[in-house]
Amino acid sequence: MAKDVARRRSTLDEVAELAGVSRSVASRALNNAPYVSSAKREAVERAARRLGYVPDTTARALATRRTGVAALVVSGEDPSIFADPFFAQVIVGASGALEEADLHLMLCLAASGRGRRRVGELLGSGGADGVMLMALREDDPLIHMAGETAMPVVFGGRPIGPAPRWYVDADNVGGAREATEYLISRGRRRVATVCGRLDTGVGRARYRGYRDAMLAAGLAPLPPREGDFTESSGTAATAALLTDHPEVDGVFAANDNMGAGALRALRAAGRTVPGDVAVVGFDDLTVARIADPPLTTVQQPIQALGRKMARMLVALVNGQDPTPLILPTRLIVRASA
Amino acid sequence: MAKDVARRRSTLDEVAELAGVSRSVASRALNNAPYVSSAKREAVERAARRLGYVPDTTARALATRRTGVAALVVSGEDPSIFADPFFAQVIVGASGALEEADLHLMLCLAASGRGRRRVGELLGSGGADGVMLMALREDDPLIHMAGETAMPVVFGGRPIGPAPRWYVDADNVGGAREATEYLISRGRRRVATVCGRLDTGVGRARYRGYRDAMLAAGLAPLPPREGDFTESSGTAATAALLTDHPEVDGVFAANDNMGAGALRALRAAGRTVPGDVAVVGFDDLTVARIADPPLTTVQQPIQALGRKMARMLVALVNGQDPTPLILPTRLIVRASA
DNA sequence: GCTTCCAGTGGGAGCGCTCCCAGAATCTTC
DNA sequence: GAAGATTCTGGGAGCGCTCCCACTGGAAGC
Repeated sequence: MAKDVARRRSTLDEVAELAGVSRSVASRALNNAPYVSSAKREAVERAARRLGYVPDTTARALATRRTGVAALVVSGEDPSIFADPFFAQVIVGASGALEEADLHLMLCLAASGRGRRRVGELLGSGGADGVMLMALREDDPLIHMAGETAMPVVFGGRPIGPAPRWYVDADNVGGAREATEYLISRGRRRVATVCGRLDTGVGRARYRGYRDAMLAAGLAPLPPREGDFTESSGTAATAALLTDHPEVDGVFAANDNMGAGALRALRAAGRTVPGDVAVVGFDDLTVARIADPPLTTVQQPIQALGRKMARMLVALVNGQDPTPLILPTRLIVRASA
Repeated sequence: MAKDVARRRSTLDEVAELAGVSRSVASRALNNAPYVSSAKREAVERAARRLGYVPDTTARALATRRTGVAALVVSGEDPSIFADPFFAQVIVGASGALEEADLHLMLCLAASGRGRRRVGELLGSGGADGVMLMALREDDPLIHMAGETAMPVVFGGRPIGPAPRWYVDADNVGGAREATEYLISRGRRRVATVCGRLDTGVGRARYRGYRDAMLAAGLAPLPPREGDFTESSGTAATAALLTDHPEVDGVFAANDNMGAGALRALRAAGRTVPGDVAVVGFDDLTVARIADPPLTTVQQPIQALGRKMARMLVALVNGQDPTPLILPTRLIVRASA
């Protein structure tokens, strides 16, 4: 048998009976509500302790119409995008903020059609009090579903198209611009970008930042080389770049993984970094520090992103109307540029 | 206001009324239960579709005493241990398996006292159908709490002390032994280990594997240098090791992060890898591939670990009594040894 | 003394679902 | 064609909690 002693959990009624009060009084006592004499309050607390009483989450949720759960949905074609350490940081931030509000975190990796259907059900079934949505692709069906639901939804990163009502995003355009400007300020003139998928909000924003900076400096942007934010795609894109544009002397990679990939491709092609080609990444994840040479990169406050999303969601759940947030980025100069 | 149109969700009663049947029939129809005429079944389905009916998770949970939620608890002193990409892989695996069983994943990062208290409440409150627990430290209070609860608990990795009834673990002893044997087989004689914390099950198991292999080869194990599974701790431990035992010609690091740290320390000390010192890591995470030189390492099937844990928990929730599992590891030879 | 007030109390009606069960309708089977 | 088996049906009692509300009794105010 699975359980040896299926010790039945005690109920509020039992606590009330043991304390010699009504269920109402017991409920009030345990919820620190007013209108309970201190004698009875104490009796209830004692009884609850003796019985090891823990209120039933589900019953409470049904009565209050509050589940105490916030969902974080990470949507993508492929569950492996979740392996990006970026998400772990988001989760650490969100988890901390939710803990403060006494909410639990439900994590939905919506890769398959089935996963997405389940998120749809979640949205309709009241299984959570609200949702933080990180959907990358512009054609992600969840973006539309989020618009339909009555449940509060906070976006992590703006999708392409009209900005959602509530979101937290990093200043991707500004960060990418700063990275590119930095390359230019170091005398680089043939600066290329290994950008992220251009059907994602981030990918497009970071490409725009690159483009803006190039144009502002009177330089011709090179056509974007698209990767999918993985290291190997960065290697491939950079290798292709070097074939078509051997004169390149600077690369802005739209994230650190691809930056690390670029370093690999450059090394394979016999280029020195930063001698021949300077490289800047984006994110400031561990990989940037341990890359060889360490990667100059644009730091975005990832934990803060998660934290702010969670706080925004909490505000929404409490009936407030918070304003969207764009978090600043910051250039971290290391050896690669 | 947070919600413009708080479109009230429709209930089963409304569906039943629209379909012209009783609530019981509607319930049976929507749950594909028998004893519903096909005419009424169809009417109910039509009505549900028209109303956009989605069953209320909470109410169902209260009635069935099943929440449809499985919790993954990651316990540690410090939320940043969660940043280890190891956990992301576990989650990907677990999430997939839970999806098959139509369960949702609740993620609890229990670092603070408050976090642990909340896990305790979860365990007692019926907020989940079961728990997957990854607790590293031997004195972790959650290990004890897990023994108290009536809720099914599957351990990820065996804690120190008596093995829990249900767990999934990697063959840490065997993997560490193989790694060490490999170093010895390559002619290394002064092999040291940068081990993980010895108050953790993994740390101790991997140290034991190292020790067993050394003794079996008639070599004297060096005293363990303890790290905390982070790269910087690997660097520090290795640096100290080189001071006390400059003659070292092989290092088995208890995970890849510390292996990468060891590489850094060795480079800083002017040793070549694998020329002067050969290094082997454990886990086979990305960092092992991108390290310089790429790290020879013991691969453990991390996604499978998560998947098996989830499947085991599902079995428990369904009243079965699965048997504990130890997953095999495999040496991946790269340039560092 | 009489109202007025209010802290304190417990009864009871939900929240939206499942599931048991009694009874009606239909189908067997000799 | 009666007796029994079988399929359907809907009423109603929960699941364990919150919260509204009607009520008590003692203090306060005149």
